[in-house]
Amino acid sequence: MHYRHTRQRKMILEELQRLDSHPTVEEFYTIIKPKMPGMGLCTVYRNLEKFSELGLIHKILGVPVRYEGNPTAHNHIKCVRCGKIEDLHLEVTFERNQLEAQGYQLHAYALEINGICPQCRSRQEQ
Amino acid sequence: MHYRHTRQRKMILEELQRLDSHPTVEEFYTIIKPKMPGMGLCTVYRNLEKFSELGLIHKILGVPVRYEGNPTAHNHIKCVRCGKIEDLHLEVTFERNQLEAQGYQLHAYALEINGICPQCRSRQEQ
DNA sequence: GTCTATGCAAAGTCTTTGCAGAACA
DNA sequence: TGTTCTGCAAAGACTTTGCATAGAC
Repeated sequence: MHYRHTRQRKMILEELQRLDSHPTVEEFYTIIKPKMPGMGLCTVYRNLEKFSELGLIHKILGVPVRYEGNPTAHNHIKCVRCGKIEDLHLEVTFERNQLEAQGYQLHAYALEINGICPQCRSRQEQ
Repeated sequence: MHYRHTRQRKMILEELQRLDSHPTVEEFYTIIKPKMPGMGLCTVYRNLEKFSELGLIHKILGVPVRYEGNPTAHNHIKCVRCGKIEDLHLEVTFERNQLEAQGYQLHAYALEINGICPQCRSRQEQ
């Protein structure tokens, strides 16, 4: 089981990391398809999944799933109206030790806040 | 658009709130089906979705989606091996004011920690 | 009596898989 | 050269929808 650097993988990873948005697989596919005609949607699915397993990108659960290029920016605010997700650069604190004492081995954590974004709020007021 | 109290709704809400697990819709359906034969899976889907919109229960995104009866217990730890989710009773702090100053209207928030649960860790060591 | 909810089946959306050929190491 | 990867199409998993009937208010 050896990892191979293909043209497709290079492009998918670079292009996702260039974005600062949180596209769905389909959205991302329409962005990169023109840059590599002939690439299949399933290749994008397969590789985004693989990259997230390798910790190179971050998978955001939901229907549909979204991905982001920055695997360390785990905190998000999601608008319940339009579904848009934005990164948050916040200090989040919780009792790590308590969990480790219970026998858990901690990996990543993510704070997801739901709310209504400024754009949807102003739209609402009209 | 008037909310109606049906036998099915009563049962679905009561039974979910009785559980302290985080079942998928299918898992939950197999639990409550025997208690109300004839009830359709789509009724369960429809009502769990509705209850979560009403804020009576909590929807946990993923594939498949999971629900929990306690809408206030938003912090979870999820085992990346077995997929099991457990509630966390933690104090989580972050800069609320900063977001509100940006124009966001905040609703619920959830901290999700990934890790490996004690059971999977001991299985791993064998 | 009116309008919403249910149950069934069918359709829909999103995602994964099998396989033959292509391409990396 | 030997694997792994790709692209296609088909299948699969999960969820939603249309419609006739049942049931709540």
